[in-house]
Amino acid sequence: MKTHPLAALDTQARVLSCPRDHALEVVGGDWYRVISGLVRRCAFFSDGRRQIVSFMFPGDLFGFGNAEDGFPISAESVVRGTVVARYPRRAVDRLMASEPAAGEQIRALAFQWMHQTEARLLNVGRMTAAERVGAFLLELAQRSAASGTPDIAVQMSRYDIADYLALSVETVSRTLTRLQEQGAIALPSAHQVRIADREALAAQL
Amino acid sequence: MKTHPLAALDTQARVLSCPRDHALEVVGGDWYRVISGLVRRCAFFSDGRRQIVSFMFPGDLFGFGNAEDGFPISAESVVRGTVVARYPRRAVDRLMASEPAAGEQIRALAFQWMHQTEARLLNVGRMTAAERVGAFLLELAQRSAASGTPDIAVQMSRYDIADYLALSVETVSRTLTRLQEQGAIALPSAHQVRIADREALAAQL
DNA sequence: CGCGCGTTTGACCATACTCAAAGAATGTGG
DNA sequence: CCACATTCTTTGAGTATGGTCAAACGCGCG
Repeated sequence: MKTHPLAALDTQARVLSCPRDHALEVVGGDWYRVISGLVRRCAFFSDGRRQIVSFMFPGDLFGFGNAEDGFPISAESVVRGTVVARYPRRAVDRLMASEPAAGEQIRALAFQWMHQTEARLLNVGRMTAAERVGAFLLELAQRSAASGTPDIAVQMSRYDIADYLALSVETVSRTLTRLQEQGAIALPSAHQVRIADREALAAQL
Repeated sequence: MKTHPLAALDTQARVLSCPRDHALEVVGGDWYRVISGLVRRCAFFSDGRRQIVSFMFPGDLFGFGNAEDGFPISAESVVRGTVVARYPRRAVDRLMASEPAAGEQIRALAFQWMHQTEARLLNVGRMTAAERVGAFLLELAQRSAASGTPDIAVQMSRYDIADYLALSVETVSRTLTRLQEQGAIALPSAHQVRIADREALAAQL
């Protein structure tokens, strides 16, 4: 397992273990790292509309200067057994001051992260429902890669997917069904997807 | 005028002066600062769909690690007389190494920037046309603040606005007209907006 | 001054949303 | 361990918001 930029601080990290659908208290400035499970970062409108800004998978780092201005983005565990390590701001600051390489790594991460977020603007803004779902599945496949099975474990609910892609639950469900009918994917169960025809899925962008 | 984080490097900056609708060559790693005019950063689909990721106003810094992976985001001048300073990567790296304060400032900028981008996900994903246009005008008002007039100079075209908000040009135009009819704004000319009823505009989120 | 592009408006259409309900799965308590 | 309840998922029917196509208008630029 590759070491992460904050590995040196693991002894100072506080580990949080969460049940399902549990809001993490995100302290501004502190850094977080998903150890296992799945975390969603989301924003809410007063009227209930929700937008999931990102899913954080094991190994992912987040907490880059949270939400002073603008409106808050909360972090919530998606599945039970989600474990998150919290790195105190001071320790991170000290590390970055003393270890330029770590600062560099984190900076690189932030840039990569930024780019991903900007790419999501395209998804949400300019893609059709089928394209969004397709791109989402490919993203899932890539991030949850490795494990020998060609089946992707879709841990989050249809509601989560909908709020991630800025669609309605019904549209997500219908779109998955249609992709299956077209032979692009197979759905052994509601929470497992097998990509049958990668080309068909990628027939976008 | 407040000094910016890269002020110390101004002597090493290369200044680019651009006509209207001119693509800047963005060198990965280098940093850019808008001196005057207006810059749009955008991504294109192969079929012509365009998404403007951000508008950069005078004083704004951009270029945080551009687009190695994923697809490219280009930067283009919007109005003639746009002037941009380019700071070579090496110089910035050296500055950040020698001046921790500068690094800190840039980091803070990046975080702020990130948050703005994430907020845009909401706009584009979960808001109605009227809400998007309203939020856009308020954003414009805030960024182009100061100048005594209550009239906002809308420098970009309706097409740019449309691709920024992920709407069609027609919808942008119609929405502006309707906001005017409702008395929320006044449109002295196509490129000037006066916010008549801030509350009405902000009646969202 | 005139041409071209940007803007506005209208009519029609399509995609995705809403409302509704049935069926499946997951978790709970007896 | 099973029965029940709740939540999640799927499907259908109708609707609405915003997109597309088309055309007129007006401003700005050459």
